Amino acid sequence: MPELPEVETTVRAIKKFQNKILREVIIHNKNLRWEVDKEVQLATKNKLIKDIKRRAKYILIHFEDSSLMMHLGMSGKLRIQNIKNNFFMKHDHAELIFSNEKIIFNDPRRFGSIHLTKDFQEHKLIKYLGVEPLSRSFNKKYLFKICKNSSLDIKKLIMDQKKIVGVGNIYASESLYLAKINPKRSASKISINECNEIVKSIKKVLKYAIKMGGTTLKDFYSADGNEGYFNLELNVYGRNNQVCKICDTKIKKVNIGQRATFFCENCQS
DNA sequence: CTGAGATCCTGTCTGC
DNA sequence: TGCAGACAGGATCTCA
Repeated sequence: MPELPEVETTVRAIKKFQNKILREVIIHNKNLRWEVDKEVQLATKNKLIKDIKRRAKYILIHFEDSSLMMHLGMSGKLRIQNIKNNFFMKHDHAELIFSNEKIIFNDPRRFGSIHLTKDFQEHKLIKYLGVEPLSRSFNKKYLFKICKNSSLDIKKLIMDQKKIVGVGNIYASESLYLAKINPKRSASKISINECNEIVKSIKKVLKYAIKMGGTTLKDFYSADGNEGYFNLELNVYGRNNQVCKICDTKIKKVNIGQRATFFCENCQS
């Protein structure tokens, strides 16, 4: 579910717990994508949170000597709730308890995960991740280099977390629409100038989505329940058979790697 | 090494 | 209404 902007929005919403003491973590259901690390409950008891950050689609809560890693998978989300409020939802799998509030990890499909690691940078799920799309390392030169050496089509390439992180199925379609590149194009045949357009588009789409606080899609709401978090309008994703906002051609839906892909045949070549 | 396809799981929507 | 089947924002694993 959540792509980079939704994870970033979530991280910003829980940032206020930085420099606070995490009283304890309660695990209601350890059977997530992977079984929740056994050390989680003991190792996080009464620990000071030094920092809260995002890396790719992972939420990182750093303590002095370890880090709690959370991934939201397809349907995961966090919500903040007052400690006195005993409201419990189906699929609430974990709770991070603070003095007045708690952060609740809810995930119907359980594709998300929770880990505890001494050294997050060496964690096998973090270590081999690609560049952050909003960093300077993600530029036309870098994209052109990985395109040249790939036999993937461009949409699959920009969703490959080992190459570029954070771009998921929605923003891949949205970015390529903005860049006017057909998602089925072979990455090896993308020019340096087209790489430049793709890089600029990905950055623009992600930044705008963060600014708007995530997508309009129904499963996502921000951790702090802010009403302003539902405003992003998508240009192609989910708009098959509706007209292109630029040229009035009907938006097409195709499958690329078993994932729904939306594009305008006329604008994107 | 690369890449295609199956797979984990629950909820919701569509069409008969 | 009921029910089967398709589909959903991710990403790892297996196998060719």
